[in-house]
Amino acid sequence: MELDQELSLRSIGAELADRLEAAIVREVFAPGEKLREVEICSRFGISRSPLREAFQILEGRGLVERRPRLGTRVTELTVDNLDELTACRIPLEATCSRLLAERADREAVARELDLELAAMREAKAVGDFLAGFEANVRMTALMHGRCANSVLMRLLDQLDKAALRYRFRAYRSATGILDHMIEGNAEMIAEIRAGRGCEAAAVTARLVDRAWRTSRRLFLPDAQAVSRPLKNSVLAGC
Amino acid sequence: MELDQELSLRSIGAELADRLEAAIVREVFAPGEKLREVEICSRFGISRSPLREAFQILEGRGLVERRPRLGTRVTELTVDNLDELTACRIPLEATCSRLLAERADREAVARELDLELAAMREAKAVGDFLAGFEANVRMTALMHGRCANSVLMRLLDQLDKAALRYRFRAYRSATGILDHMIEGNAEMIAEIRAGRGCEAAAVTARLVDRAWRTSRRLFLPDAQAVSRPLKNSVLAGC
DNA sequence: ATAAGCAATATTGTATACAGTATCCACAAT
DNA sequence: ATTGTGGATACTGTATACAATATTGCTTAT
Repeated sequence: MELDQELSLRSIGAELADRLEAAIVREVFAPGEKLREVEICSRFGISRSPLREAFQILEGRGLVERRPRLGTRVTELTVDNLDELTACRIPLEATCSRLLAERADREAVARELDLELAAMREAKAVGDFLAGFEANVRMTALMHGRCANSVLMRLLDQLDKAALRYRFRAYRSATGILDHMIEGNAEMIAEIRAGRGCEAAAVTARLVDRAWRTSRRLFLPDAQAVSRPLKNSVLAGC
Repeated sequence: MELDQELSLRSIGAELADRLEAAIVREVFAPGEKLREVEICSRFGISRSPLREAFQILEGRGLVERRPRLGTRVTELTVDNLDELTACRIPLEATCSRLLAERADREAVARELDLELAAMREAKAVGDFLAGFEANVRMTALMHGRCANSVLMRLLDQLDKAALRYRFRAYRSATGILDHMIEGNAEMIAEIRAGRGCEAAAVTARLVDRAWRTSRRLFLPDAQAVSRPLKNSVLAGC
């Protein structure tokens, strides 16, 4: 065991899951690639028990698929999966925003969100789209952590891990994404600050929907039209 | 190993997770109870490896809590948790109904749902509330399986395992629940059959909301008022 | 008598050994 | 030549052994 610098705060399996997750998102492990246990064990200097625990955690996040006797593979990035993911994220992210807007201390939350929004604007000004992307990721995590609903937080965190892979592919090629994000997030924070729960939910739903359409266009270079109107569930509400 | 009658179709861990889940829902293992590994291993005649896999699956379903070095415990049933669960189930169950209503073969799905609805009516007629409860559970599972969104199906299955524990407590004491369920489900199936996605979503949201209020009243015998308006997210939509 | 500290025990986290099955390649038969 | 079958190999699923830590009870000191 070489990585005994951190002990007992979190299990090795949980730590390993995060490290593997980062590798999968950055496509160090390619989509569809088979993850052989002993190989990864020797690479990370651990045993198979915590690795299998990590695999199970990643399965819950939708990053790998484990089939009995057939081993563990990195899940493929497909348009269908992106669509399914988005159909779930829209109502849940909207619910998260609504809960934030209904908090008594929403002003404090809004101020925290403003900090990350400022980071996004800063990143846009200097043209560092990766920094803007990361600020956006931090803002999302912040929202989930402040929604005061542990079940919702768990679900959204799970979904975001998978959604992140698509966003990672999109962020570099689409220079206009950051502008849309800044604009939409500013609008969202304003509704949260004002305590208008339903409006915050609607704005958030539109935001996720717009990001989805952009990712989808980039993912499908032949500009296939968006057929299914995923947004109906919450966009029309309130 | 005594349970080798089923082999390689599913792992022992997955099978065990379902068995433990049933035990937890039926409160064979009481809420808050500590689940010691060796004790359960000897009881089920298996080893610790698949048991730990089962524990992790159950953790994902929110039925147990695992803390490093402190072991695994059955999660407590609390009003807060029920509220959080419901806040997530309302938008997701509504989305599920909307997807069903948008399916091309919605008529076939509606017919399948009708069968379970008939079983609920039958159970009500003979006064067998447990049978009605189980038909309701089957109908819910059927809806999730037919929504044509694997991500949504996974999320809803997870949430329903936890929600089932509260419903199990409620079903016997509340004789009126079944009537409400039959009425609401009939309305829901009608909207699905008609292909009205938004209306189906709204009806479903109301249905989950009503079941929640009933469970909450039973769970809190001192008739504490429902403060938070959880239903706003989708109920007002369309 | 009560509280604090230490030791013994029990339980979890990790590593490794063993068993069973899927995959792959070679050889043979049509 | 191609396809099917058989065996060898490699990998996963499971069991158990070992290590580390939390808990509990007892002893001692204030």
